[in-house]
Amino acid sequence: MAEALELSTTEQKILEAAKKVFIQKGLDGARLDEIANEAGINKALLHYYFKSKEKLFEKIFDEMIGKLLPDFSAIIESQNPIEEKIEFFVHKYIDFVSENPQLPLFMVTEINRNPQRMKDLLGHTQNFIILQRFAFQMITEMQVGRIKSFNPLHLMLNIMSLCIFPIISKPVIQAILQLNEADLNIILQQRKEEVSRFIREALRP
Amino acid sequence: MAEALELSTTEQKILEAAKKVFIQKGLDGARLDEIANEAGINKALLHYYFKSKEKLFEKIFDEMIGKLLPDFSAIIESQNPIEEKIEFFVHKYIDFVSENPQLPLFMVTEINRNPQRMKDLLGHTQNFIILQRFAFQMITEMQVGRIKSFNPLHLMLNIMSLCIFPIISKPVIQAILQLNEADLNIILQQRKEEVSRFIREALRP
DNA sequence: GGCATTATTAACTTTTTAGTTAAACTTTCT
DNA sequence: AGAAAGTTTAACTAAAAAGTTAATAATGCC
Repeated sequence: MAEALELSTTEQKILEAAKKVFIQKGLDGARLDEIANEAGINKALLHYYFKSKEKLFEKIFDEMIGKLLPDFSAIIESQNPIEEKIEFFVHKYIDFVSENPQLPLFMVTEINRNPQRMKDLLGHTQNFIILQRFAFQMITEMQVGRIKSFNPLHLMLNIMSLCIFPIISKPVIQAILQLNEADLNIILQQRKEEVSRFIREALRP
Repeated sequence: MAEALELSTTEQKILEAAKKVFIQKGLDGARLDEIANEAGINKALLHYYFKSKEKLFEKIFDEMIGKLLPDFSAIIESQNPIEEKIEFFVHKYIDFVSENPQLPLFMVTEINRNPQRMKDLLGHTQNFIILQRFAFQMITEMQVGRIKSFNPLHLMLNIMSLCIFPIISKPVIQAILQLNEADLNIILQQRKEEVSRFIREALRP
């Protein structure tokens, strides 16, 4: 019996549909009928493959949490000077959240609504260790005076904030500035350079 | 007939309860029974005062949207140098979101789920104009060389991001860093100074 | 006091949505 | 071919939540 070795097409279709609907509407707002429609199958199949709405959601959530922080090991491990690393990180990160614009808000909302879920899941991901190493590198470079000294925790919060928050609040910005989708996307692309420069200037010794 | 001139106690109790539950659980997650319980009244009274869940929600939402940006006119209008204004703004803003920690995520989530709602509501608030004036001041100070030149839109997005995002992602940070509520709050208070300094250094000519 | 208006409730109906079942269809194995 | 296991569906039930109603209690008015 080779069960579970290979995902059936139906199972994948369900997961994709569920991902789409859950991310768009959240756990509470999502409807199983909508997921079934989206996947082009009967609702009963959802229960056949995944016992319940909750279980299906957890599957999606667990899979997503690994993607919250993409794999930046290559950047971190490289021997480039820290300013370049940060610049590269910012570019890559803004690209990443631009390609997955709904991911941050989804994760933040659902973790907020059920913090325990995330606590239970910690350790399943190595991303924290990578961030820790990054922080350690920062301290080293601060000590040799290549960049100005900041609390590394806050510095990393700053970098993350600058990259993620405008994506999360896109609809708010859009409404306030009365911009169309295309114009706003241009602004968000500009940010790669603006944010890089902002951080660079702040860190310049 | 003096109707609607003075809010009845019951109406206020309902609004307060609804605010609490809606902010905590969102439109989809909130239950009318829970709101009624919280307000200490019968569920039918909700319909007596506000026709439907949707209508009640809109009332709350409309009231909240004005609070998204508190009134900073005093700071903006003062004659202090721009660095001091920004520093004061950051302190006040972090205080504000710390006191209303659930507000930003609530607004962002619901605006994201129904962008039209916010677009319909624009103009009801004067906050945008204040921000515009702030941006204009920045440009002036950049021209006379008191602060380094940045795109003012991005600069304001940066300031907002640094103040708001860590509050929004509090549960995520808490889970990752394995901190208790008290310790995390200390870190968020530290941010007032860290963020001020970060921006100050970035802007220093 | 008693009548009219407003406020409040318990119990009910309706609607929505998650979850189940039994039967039909497919695939696979011998 | 045909039995067994796996897959899929239409139609159903159960549960939860929104919304309604008709009767009761409180309030203000003459």
